[in-house]
Amino acid sequence: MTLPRSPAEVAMTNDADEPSGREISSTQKSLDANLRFGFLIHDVSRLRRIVVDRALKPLGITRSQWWVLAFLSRRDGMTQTALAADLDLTKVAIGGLIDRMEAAGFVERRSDERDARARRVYLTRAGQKLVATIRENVDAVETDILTAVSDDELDEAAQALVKIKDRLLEMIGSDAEGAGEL
Amino acid sequence: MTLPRSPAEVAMTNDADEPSGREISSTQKSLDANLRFGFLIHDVSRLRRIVVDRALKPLGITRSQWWVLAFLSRRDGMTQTALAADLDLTKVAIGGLIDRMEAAGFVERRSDERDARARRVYLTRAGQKLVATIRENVDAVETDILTAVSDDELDEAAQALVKIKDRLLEMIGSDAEGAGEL
DNA sequence: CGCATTTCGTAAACAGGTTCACCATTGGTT
DNA sequence: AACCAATGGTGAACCTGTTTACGAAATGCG
Repeated sequence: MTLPRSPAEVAMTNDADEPSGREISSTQKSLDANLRFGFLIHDVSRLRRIVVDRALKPLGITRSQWWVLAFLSRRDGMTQTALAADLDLTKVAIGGLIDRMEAAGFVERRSDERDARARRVYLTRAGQKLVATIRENVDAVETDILTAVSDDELDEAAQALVKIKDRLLEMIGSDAEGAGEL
Repeated sequence: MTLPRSPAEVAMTNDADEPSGREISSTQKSLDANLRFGFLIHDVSRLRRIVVDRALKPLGITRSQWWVLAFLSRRDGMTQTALAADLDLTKVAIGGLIDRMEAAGFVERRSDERDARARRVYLTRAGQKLVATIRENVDAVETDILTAVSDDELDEAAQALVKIKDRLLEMIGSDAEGAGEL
């Protein structure tokens, strides 16, 4: 199984095993560690997605749809716009998602009586049942993944990640000023 | 800017419906912490993507295309199948990606002379120039992100992440045995 | 040699995202 | 009351990925 490498890392190790003639030499700085960390996060996130997806697949639902279900299970009857805000997706993306979930019978749209523009989304009986089932599966998988590290390790890593996350938010916020959109 | 919460976390606060007598408790380890860590990684990865994408956008290229460029800069003339394997994508996905990159003039396909099935992908002059430019930008951003943490913190976090990654690979490998597919 | 199998690439249909443009309703201001 | 900007949702066009199915060339083996 060939693991993916980060493009940055690849791009800086210019060790052509085929004499292609055209070399693109890079700045061989020592930001090796930085880059390694970047793609490590990328890998872990990606592998986590794969594992969770596989747990969800036999249940006939996708990860995105599971998120919607999870939010609805907490607060049934959200508007699509509210869902979009909470899930950090566009209204259009939510629209399509709800279309498919409604077709699959997990969810249903009902018009708001006080605001004719809004269409609220409710879990169907089938949707409610699904939430309970999925929750068990996902919890088991999430927990299984972390058997690899001790609580202390986890704590420390989490602290570092929070700092990085805050830095990222800083970077994003700095020039997206009232844009509202990420 | 409403940050997304993990569906697991959301779903777990079952403050709405049924008095389900069923407890999810999976291990001694705090479930809460597990889930928090899961979505923390998800968030960091997602925010990183956003930041990198934004750095790439003015250069007229997408993240996926940048990966292809990076791999080609290391080994020009790869076959599409080889690219697919290295990038962990399907051949079909690569095909479409190359279609668009070829149309944009960053890359060109040439038939292999010894194997009439294979079509090798080469960087054009424009593609080579782009690689150099992008590399600088991406390096700067990657480095900037990590100003948030010390080298020690980074090291420790990386160690934990590697353990988690290995566990994930273990989980994935265990039942994908002969499948070849991730 | 000749046939079966593998390998390389593509096509079609789908899920999931994006942006941009648009319509209908709501609601504040005048 | 009338108007107009803000809000909720959709449609169209695009990018990126998937699975499934297939054609064409290479290869292996009897």
